[in-house]
Amino acid sequence: MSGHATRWKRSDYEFDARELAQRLLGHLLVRTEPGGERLSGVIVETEAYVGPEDLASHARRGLRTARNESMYARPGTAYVYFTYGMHHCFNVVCASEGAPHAALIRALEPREGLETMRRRRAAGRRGAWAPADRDLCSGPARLCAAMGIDRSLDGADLTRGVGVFIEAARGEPIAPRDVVNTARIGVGYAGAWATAPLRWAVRDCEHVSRAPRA
DNA sequence: ATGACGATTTACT
DNA sequence: GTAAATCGTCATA
Repeated sequence: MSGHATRWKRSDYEFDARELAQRLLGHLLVRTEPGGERLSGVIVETEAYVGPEDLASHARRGLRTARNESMYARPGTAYVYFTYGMHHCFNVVCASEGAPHAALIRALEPREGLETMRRRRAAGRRGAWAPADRDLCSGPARLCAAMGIDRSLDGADLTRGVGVFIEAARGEPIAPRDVVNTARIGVGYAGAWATAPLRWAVRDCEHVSRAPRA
């Protein structure tokens, strides 16, 4: 056990979503459950949702409801939403309180707890279906299923390190040349915002989600 | 009260 | 390649 693992503090989240989404790459998303093991993965793909003017955001036009209330909370808050009647997605709220900025975590390179992740990802499916390791966390809903993240964690304070948090990477940060910047995925309804380059992913990383065809 | 739809994933032809 | 799964949320009336 060499160095001491460092959990992100409040000030680490006080950046607009465009900046934070890039800063998150290479750091660790960690999940701990009472009496459970520690699960984690390196963040390799993110998207930024940059405020009320962003028509792809759940907070577009300043929309503020029980569902997305966490987007308006302090930086360092979790925003977890439920969609398509079956999937959860995890966001890191950032910028400043009252400003609905958030970074969506879209993919992880699994590091700890792979067996549990495999079991959870295969749960409830018929047949002997099993995901390849590269697909354990290669999508926003996949990673939530693998790590056991659901709406009970919506609004969680990431700086308290209870349940879910961000842990600083120990080695070198990811170099900008190793990051690709593209349009966000699945936001075709957002008009001009659908093509804004607000997605970042580690270049040539097999754990990154594969964009849908067509 | 009702209806359309989604920051997705998996199954199937 | 296309379709199904599946339900909370939001806009409209």
